[in-house]
Amino acid sequence: MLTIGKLGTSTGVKVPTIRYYEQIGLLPEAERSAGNQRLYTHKAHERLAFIRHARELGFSLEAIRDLLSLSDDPDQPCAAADAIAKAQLAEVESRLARLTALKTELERMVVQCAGDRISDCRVIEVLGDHSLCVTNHPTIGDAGQ
Amino acid sequence: MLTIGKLGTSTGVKVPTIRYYEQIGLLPEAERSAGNQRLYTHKAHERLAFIRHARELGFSLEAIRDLLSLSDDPDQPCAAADAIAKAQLAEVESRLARLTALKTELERMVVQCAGDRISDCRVIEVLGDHSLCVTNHPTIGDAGQ
DNA sequence: CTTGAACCTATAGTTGCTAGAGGACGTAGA
DNA sequence: TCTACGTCCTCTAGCAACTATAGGTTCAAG
Repeated sequence: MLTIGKLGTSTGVKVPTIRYYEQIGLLPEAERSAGNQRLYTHKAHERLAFIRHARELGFSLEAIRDLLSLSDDPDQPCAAADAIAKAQLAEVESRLARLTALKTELERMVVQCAGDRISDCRVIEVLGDHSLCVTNHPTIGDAGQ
Repeated sequence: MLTIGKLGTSTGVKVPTIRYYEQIGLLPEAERSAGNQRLYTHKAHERLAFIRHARELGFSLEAIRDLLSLSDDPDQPCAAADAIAKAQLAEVESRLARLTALKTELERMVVQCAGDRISDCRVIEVLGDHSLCVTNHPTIGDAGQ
C-alpha cells in the first residue's frame, strides 16, 4: 500500500492532481488508513499510470474517462477505443499543420528587423497587417453572439 | 463608427470576446451611442486585428499587451518586440517537436488492432504500459506538494 | 407600432490543474 | 516522552482565455 506521496513520485503525477482526479471520479475513492490518509494498491498505480500516459498523448480527461470505462470491460469490441485514438490522431495532425505554418511565419518575422526603432519593426508590422501573412489561419470566432 | 457586431464580423472575433478584451484592458473603453451601445473607430478595428493576428500566432494575452504598449511608442528600440517574437518562436518549435513525437506514437497505436476485442486492443495496451512507448515525454508533475 | 435581432450588464461555468490557509498525522531523534 | 519536521488532510480560491446564461434595453425593418 502506497501513500499518496509515493504514488505521486512513482507515477510522476503531483499529489494535488491525484486528489483532483479522485474528486472528478477518474480514480476511485482511495482506502484510508486509521489516521484518514489515502492508501493505494497496485491497481490504482496502474490506473494512474494509464491516465498519465494518455494525458501526455494529449487525450482530454473526457476521452480518458471513456477509454477507462472501455478497458474496464475487456469483452467489448475495440472499435470505440480505436475511434477515440483516431480522433486524437486527427487532432494532433491538425495542430501540427497549424503550428508548422505559424513557425514559418514567426521565422519570417524574426529573421531580422529592418531598423532598430519600433516604427521599422517587422514584428509589429506583420502583426498589424494580416495581408502580409502568407498562411491561412482558421477564424478565432464567428462573430454575432 | 462600427457597432460591436460589425467589428466582430469584420475582424473574426466574437462579440463577448471583444467585451472581454475591453474588460481586461487590452482594448480601451469604447465610445458609447446615445443608447449606451459601444461604437468603434477604425483605430479600434486595427488594434483588434492586431490582437487577433497575434492570438492566431499563439501569443499570450500578456505578450500581446507588451507588444501593444511597444507599438504605442514607435520611437523605442525594437529589441524588446524582437525578443517577444523569438520567445514565441522557441515555444512553437518546442511544441512542434513534442507533437511530432506524439503523432508517431499515436500512429503506431492506431495502425490496426490485433483482435477485435478490447482485451487485444493495441490502444488500451499502449496507454496502459509506458514501456511500450518509444518517445521521451516530459513529466506531468514532479510530485510532492 | 410591433416584432425580432442585436445590444447591454452581471454572474457563473469551462478545462486541468495549482496555490494557499489552517490544521492533523507519523516518524525520528534528544 | 517530547518535540520537531515532513507529509498528509479539507476547503476555497485562482489561473488562462474565453463561453454561456439570465434578464433586460435599444434599434431598424415592416
